[in-house]
Formats: sequence, C-alpha cells, structure tokens
Amino acid sequence: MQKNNNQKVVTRFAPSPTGFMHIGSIRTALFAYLFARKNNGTFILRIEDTDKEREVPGSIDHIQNSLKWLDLNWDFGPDKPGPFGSCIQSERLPTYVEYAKKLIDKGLAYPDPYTQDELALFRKKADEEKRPFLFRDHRPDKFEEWDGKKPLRFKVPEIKRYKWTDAVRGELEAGEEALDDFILIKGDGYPTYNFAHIIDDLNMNVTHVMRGEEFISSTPRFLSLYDALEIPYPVFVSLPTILRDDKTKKLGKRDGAKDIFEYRDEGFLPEAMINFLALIGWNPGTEQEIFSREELVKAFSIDQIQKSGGVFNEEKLAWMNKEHMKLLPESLVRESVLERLKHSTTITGNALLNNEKFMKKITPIIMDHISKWSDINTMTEAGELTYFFNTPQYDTALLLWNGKLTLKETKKHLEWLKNTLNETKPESFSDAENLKTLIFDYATQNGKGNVLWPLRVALSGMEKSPDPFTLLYVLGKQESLLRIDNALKK
RNA sequence: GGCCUCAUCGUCUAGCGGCUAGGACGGAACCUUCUCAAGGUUCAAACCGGAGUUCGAUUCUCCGUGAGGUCACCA
Repeated sequence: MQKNNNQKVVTRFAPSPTGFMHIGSIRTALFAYLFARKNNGTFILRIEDTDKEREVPGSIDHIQNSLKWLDLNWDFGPDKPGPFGSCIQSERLPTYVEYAKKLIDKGLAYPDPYTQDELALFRKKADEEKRPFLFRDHRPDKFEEWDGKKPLRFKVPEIKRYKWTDAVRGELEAGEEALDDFILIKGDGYPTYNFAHIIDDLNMNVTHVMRGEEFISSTPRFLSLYDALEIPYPVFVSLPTILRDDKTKKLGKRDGAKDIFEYRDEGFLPEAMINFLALIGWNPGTEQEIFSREELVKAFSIDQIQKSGGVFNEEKLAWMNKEHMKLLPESLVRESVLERLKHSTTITGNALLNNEKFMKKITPIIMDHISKWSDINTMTEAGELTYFFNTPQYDTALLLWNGKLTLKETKKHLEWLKNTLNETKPESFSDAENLKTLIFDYATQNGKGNVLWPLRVALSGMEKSPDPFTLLYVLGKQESLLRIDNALKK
C-alpha cells in the first residue's frame, strides 16, 4: 500500500548524533531540504539517538550548527518540537513502546529468549555452513511475556518476495532472504532504527523518505513492518552514494571523510558547498552549473536524481567556490577578506591594518586578485594576500622567472627602475597610469617580461599578483624603492 | 558467500531507438594582455564485454564482467 499524495510534502533529515557531519550526510540533508522547500512542504530535523553507546556528546549542537552554516533551516527540530512532540528519539520512548504493544497484541512481536552468546553461536554455525544467518530459523514456538528487559523482536508476518517502488530507481524487489525477525526494542529499552524511524515517520506525517541507497537492502523489512502495523508506505527516495576519490568506497566518517566545518574553515562559502553538493547525484537537466539557493530550490526535482554514485571532486569545488566568490557583493567580500587579513598570523599588529585609507585603497585590488588569479579559491587563501603589508619573502629563482632571466640583466633593469622611480615625485605614485607611461617605453624596448616580471616580484614576492604599476601605486615611493633595493641585494 | 543496486570522457554529468554522443572541472594549444592569469577561441578525452529484439542500439531484454551496498541489541 503506497500513500496517495495529495497531502503536504514532509521530508526529514534524521542523523544519529555520533560525531560530525560530512559531505555525505549533508548531501542527504540538502536533498530533503530542497525537495521540501520546492513543494512548500515541511522539513524536519530528527535526532536518532537510540544508540547510547555510540553517541558523541555535543553532536546534536554540531549537527544543528552545520546545517545552520549552510542555511538549511528546518521547520521542526531538536530545538523546535512539532505537534507530534519532540524531534529527539530518546524523548519519544513511550510512543515506541505503545506501538510495540500493538504488535505484541497482534502476536507479531516477542521477546528474544537467547543470550548474545547463543546468538553468536548460531551465527557462527550458519557461517560455517555457508548460508546466511536468519533469526527466524530459531524463532521459539511459544512466545514468553515481554518484561521490557529482553530485546523485543518483530515476527515477520509473511515470508514472501517484496516489490516496491523507489522514486529514483523505479520498481525494486527482494527475496525472502532479506526478511527476518529483527529487533524492535533493545535490551536497554531503546528502539532500533528499523523500528523507531517508521513510527516517527508515521507520526510526523513524513511523505518522502529520502536517505542513502544503503537502506535499499533493508527495505523489505520495513515493508513487512508497515504491513504489520497496517500503515501506508511513504515514497521511498534512495539517494546515490558519494564515493571517496579513490572510488573504492562509500564516503564515511571512518574513511577519513572531512567534517563539513573543515571546508568552512578553509574558506569555502556555504553557497558553493550547497551548489556543488547538489550537483553530485542530481542535475538540472540544463547546462547551468552555478546556482543560487533559490535557483536550486526552483530547479530541484526527484526525477533528475542520479542512480549511480559519484565522487567528490575537490578541484571542481575550488572552481565553484571562486565562481561564488565573484558573485558576492563587493562589500561582503571586503569585510570577510579584511577580517581574515587581520587574523593572518604573518601580519598581526601591522599598523596598516588599522589605516582605513590604506585598507580602502587595497580592497579593489585584492578583489581583482581574487577574481583573476587561480591561486585564490577560498576566503582563507584570500586572507593570505599579505603582500601589501610585509616586505615580501621570495627566492631569487622566482625573481629570475625561474631561470628565464639572467641575474645580470635583471639587476640592470632593476637599477634603471630604481633610478627612474627615485627621480619621480612621490605625488606621481598616486596614479598607476602615470607610472605605467613612465616605465612602459623602457620595458617595451627591453622586452616587457624582462623588466616587468622582476619588478612585480620585487614588489609582491608572489608568482601571481596584480600588475606592477598597481603595486607601485599602492605601496608608494618609499616602500617601492625599499623593495626594489631588497631585490637588488639578491 | 547470500541478497540488493549500479555501469557514458580522469571527475561531475546530458542523452530517455536514428546525434559529428553535448556541457562543466581538470589537461593541452593559440589569441589577447602590462609579466603571472582572468577572458576568448580551439584541441585531446567516454558509451565495460557478449548475445538477442529491431531496418537501426549508448538507449530495450538476457548473460557475463566490474564496482558499490547490505546481511548487528549501528544508524
């Protein structure tokens, strides 16, 4: 029985608080969010904290903060209970017991009479006989009364082949081997995921269950439980896996997946993360690549979700981040970059940082650098553009264009530049165009690169930087001459 | 091993019986430029294999192969 869908769309993201959020979990959250927003539906953040052993303190905050950073706002969550009550499973225990009792009354749940050791023995035997272990082979003939201490198992009502529809994969089916008497409520009184999520989805009116494809295998079990409870199925939406870059494994915490906050700290923009993640496992069907959040919401649809897994490619993320940096309002970039510059360890305490006039002067130039040079893809990298503040450190090799120039020639040009600039009035430095005309003829005669490259490196110390005239203009006569002098000492 | 899923350039992907198999990242080349590059133009780069179905298969079916998932008192 599949739900009819005239009702309001409700999706949920249901992580367990066992640590940080990585790319994979965020992508799942994103799709559920996008789909809910697209349909003017409800997006619920539900905390599945039924495994007290694996729980990591602080995770709930961490999860919320991650989603907040990406601006994936939820309608109900751990901080905002819904009409159905709390969004934290450990606070919903009575509900699970209530439904468990319904199953017991129907004769569809029973306490597990075995100890863990006995179970291990069964498993071992099955393993030796090279057949899958099925608990139902050991199901007791007569059910004891459940005292709440022993784990409660579900009695699969009917061993059969299940067929169902998945919104991204179409018709799916699985054989009887996929069905077994799984645990509903553990010995410690907490429900298992298998049980709790179904009860919660029911009570929270979840219409679309969007989760990773790893749950496809256990769907027949869920189905048998929906049937036993006589409740309708939600729409199943199985999302493709995000693979590690070596393509050998699903991305997961245990395999070195990064905390989403690492990307934040490296200076990636939330807009870029969202945009990029949306495009792994989904595509708009057009050739558009750069999306704002609003555009994503508008364009998102389940039938463009990919079936096969995808690799997270950081190079493309870097490119995309830059594209989003270019789209930011100038004031915002300025604020963000300047903030980072101020915290850059190499220039802390530099008086220029508090010189508003100077800072104003350099912002358009830094902006220009950000949008043009490939060495800057993140806000953090932008915060490393300290060449206006410090006497640059660089190798002689760089000054000589990595071997393209000779020391002798270079020194000759630098001497000329030094003398020429020395004779120039300080006021002339207020106009980059002026400086250009001053130097340009000489540069043209001697090969532009031969003259301009060393000058630029002497001033910035960078392989990539704004043009030398702009640098002269920003640094002024005194500082420029000082830096040229430094270069001559090499 | 059983069960399940998936399979187009190196990567993300378009394609939904007939296309010079398209785009993006990355790579290469050229143009432009005030050096570096940003931009522009161009190039290289893919339908896993084999049988069917069909006038015609990247596309549909089957069989291989490969990859991933799953077989917990974890989610």
